[in-house]
Amino acid sequence: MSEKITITFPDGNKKEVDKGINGLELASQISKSLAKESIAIKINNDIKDISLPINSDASVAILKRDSEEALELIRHDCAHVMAEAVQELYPGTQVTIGPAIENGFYYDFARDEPFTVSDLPKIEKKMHDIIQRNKNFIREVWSKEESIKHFKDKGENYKVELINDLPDNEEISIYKQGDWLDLCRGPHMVSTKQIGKAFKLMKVAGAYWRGDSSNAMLTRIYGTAWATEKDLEQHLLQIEEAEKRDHRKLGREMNLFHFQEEAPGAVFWHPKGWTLFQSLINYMRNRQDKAGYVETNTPDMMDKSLWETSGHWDKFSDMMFRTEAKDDKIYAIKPMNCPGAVEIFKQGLKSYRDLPFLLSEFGKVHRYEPSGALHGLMRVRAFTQDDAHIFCTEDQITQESKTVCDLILSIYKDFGFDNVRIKFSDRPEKRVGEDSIWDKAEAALMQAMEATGLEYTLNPGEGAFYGPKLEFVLRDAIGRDWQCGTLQVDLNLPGRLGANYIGEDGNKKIPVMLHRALFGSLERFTGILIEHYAGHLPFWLSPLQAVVATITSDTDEYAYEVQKALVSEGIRTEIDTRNEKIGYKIREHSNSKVPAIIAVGKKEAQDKTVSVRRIGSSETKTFKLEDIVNSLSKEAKSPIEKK
RNA sequence: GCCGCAGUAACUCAGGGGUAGAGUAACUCAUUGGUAAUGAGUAAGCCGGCAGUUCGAAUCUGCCCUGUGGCACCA
Repeated sequence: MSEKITITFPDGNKKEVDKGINGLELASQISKSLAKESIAIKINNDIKDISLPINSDASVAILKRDSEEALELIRHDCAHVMAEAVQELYPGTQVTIGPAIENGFYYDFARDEPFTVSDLPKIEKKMHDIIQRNKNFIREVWSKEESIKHFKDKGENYKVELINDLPDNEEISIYKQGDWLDLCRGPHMVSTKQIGKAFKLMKVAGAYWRGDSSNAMLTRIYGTAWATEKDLEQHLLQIEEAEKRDHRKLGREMNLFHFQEEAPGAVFWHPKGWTLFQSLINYMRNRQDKAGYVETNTPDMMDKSLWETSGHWDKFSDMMFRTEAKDDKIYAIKPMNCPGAVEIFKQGLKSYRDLPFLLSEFGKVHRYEPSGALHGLMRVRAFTQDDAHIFCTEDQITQESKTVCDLILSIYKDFGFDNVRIKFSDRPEKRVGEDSIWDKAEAALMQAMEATGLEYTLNPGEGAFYGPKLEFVLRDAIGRDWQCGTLQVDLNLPGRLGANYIGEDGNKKIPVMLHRALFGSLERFTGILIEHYAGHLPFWLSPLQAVVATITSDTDEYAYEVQKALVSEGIRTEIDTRNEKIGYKIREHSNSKVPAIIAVGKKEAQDKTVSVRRIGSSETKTFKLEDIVNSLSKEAKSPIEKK
C-alpha cells in the first residue's frame, strides 16, 4: 500500500491521498471540469506548477484561469511566448529576463538593431500562432554545467551570466514550450493555449542590463495581458482616460502654462496658471502660519564654498547650475533651501528656549535634471518648494515629526486625497556623518512614525545623503501614486554649517534640523491636481470661476453689471459678449472647464436674474443676481476659510 | 545621460525628391440668436536648426536642439 498524505482544501475539507500526487490528478479526483480548467496550484500559499508532485501534508488550492492569482501566470507565460516569437522571427536575438509586472509583462532582448513599434504587430501575430500550438510548459531541472553549456552553445551570454550568478545550492529549472526553452524559476500554467487572446504589445523601450546604467542597453518590449478580452478592453480604456487627463494637454487647453525650447524644464506660467499657483501658495501660507511657522526668503545664488561646506557640491555638483560675474567667484544657483535656512538660524544667539524654531520658505530651486527625466510639470529643472526647516532638540524630534505628519495628512484631505501611504527611507550608501549619528536619526524618526500610529513601508537605502526620511505618497482619482511630501531628520548639516544654540546647561549645542515639504514641488503638485480633477478644478482653485455669456447684444449692459457684481465679491469672472450663438458660447466655455456659465438674455435683464449652468451638468437654473453672487462667493472660499 | 519615436499654420494632424495641404482657431462681412459648433469670405508657414547628397531637399544622409515612451537618476 502506498503512503498517504493529507490535503487540506481552502474550505477546510481534508482529503487523504497518495503521496506524490500532483495537482492535476487531485483536480480530476474532484471533477473532470475542474481538471480541465485548472492552470496551477497553490501549495501552502505558494503558487506552483500543477504537475508538481505533493509529497507531504499540505493545504492546497487549485487555481483556475479566472482566479486572481492566475493573472500573474498568464502574464509571465505571455512573456515566454513573446520571447519565443521574437527568436523565431529574429534569429540571433538574445533573451535576458522577462517578468510579469503590473498590468502585463515585458521581456528584455539583446539585439544589434533595436526593435521599433512597427515590429510589434508581426511579433503579436506570431505569439497568437504559438499560443494556438497549445504546447505544454514542461519543467526540467538541469545541472549548472549542463545549463551553462546549453546557453553558451546558443550564444545566450546573458543567460550564462544569470546562471553563473545563481547560488550553488539553488536548483536550476528550465521551462520548455515545444522546442523553445528558457531558464526560469516558474511557475507556469499547463499549456500556452491557456494564455488566451487578451493581450497586446504596447511599446518598446531601452533598458539597462540589470538596471545598471554602466551596463549595455537592451531592447525591452512591454505588453499588457488579461484574463478576458473585456478586461483588456477596460485597461485600454483606462489608458485613454489617463491621456485625456494629461496635464500637458489640459494646461494648453486651459491656457495655464507653456514650455519652450529656450528654457527646457522651466515653466512659463500664464495668468490663469499663475492664479492657480498663487491660490496654492496662499492656502499653504495660511496653514503654515497657523501651525507656527515664520516665513523667510533666502538668496537664489550663493558662493560655491557654502555648497562645499554643506556637502551638496561633493554629491550633486554635476546637477547644479552655476554662474559667474566679473569677480572670480563661482556662484551656485540654489538646488535646495536648507543652507540658506541654516544661515538665517545662525543670525543672533539662539537659546534652547527658541526651539523648536520653524522657518518656512517658498523657495525656487534649480536642478540640472537629466534631460530624459523631464516631463511636463511633473519633473522640471526649476521649481518652487513649500519648504520648511524645523530646528529643534533631539528630544523634540518625535513630537515635531508627528505634528508635521498630521499637518500633511490634513492638507492632502483638503484636496480630496484621502488615500496616503508613507515610506520610510533609511541610510543610503553615499552619505555624510558618522554611523552613530545615523543610528540616532533613524531611531528618532522611527519612533516618531510609531507615535503617529500611521502605517508605513520600509524603503531601505533610499534616504537623503544627510539623513533618513519619510515620503508621503498620495493616490489620485484614477489610482495613480504620486510622491509629494517629505520629512527628513538631519543631524549632519546643522553641524557642518556651524549652527548652534545655548542649552539649558549653558553649553553650546548643535540643533537637529527637520527638513519638510508638504506639496513638495508646487509645479508638480499643480500638475497632479490638474490630472486628479481632470481639469475640473474645485471652484476655489479654478483660475476662472465664472463667465457671463450674453444671448443678444441688447443685454451687454446688464451682463457687465452682472460681471461687476461678481468681481466685486472676488469671484474671478470674464464676460463673453462676442457675436456668437449661446450654444456656441456654452460649448466653448464648457470645453475650457469654467465651473459656472452665466447666461443673460432679455428675460434676465428684465427680471435682474441670471441663468446658470454648472460644469458637468446640462441643467440650467435661474437665480436672482444677488443670490448667485452670495452663493458663489461662499463657494469660492478655500477650505481654511470654510472651517 | 542611454535606447526608440516625433518635430509641417496659433492648435490637431495629413503629405513626402520638382507651385505647401485639411479641420479648428484668428480676422472681415452678413446674421441678434435661449443652453455643447450660424453662414460666406480673407489672411496665415525658413516643413525645429546646421551641414551634406542632388540640377533641385520639407522629403534622403549625418550632427545638434526640443519634445515624447521607457531605462537610469531624483539632495
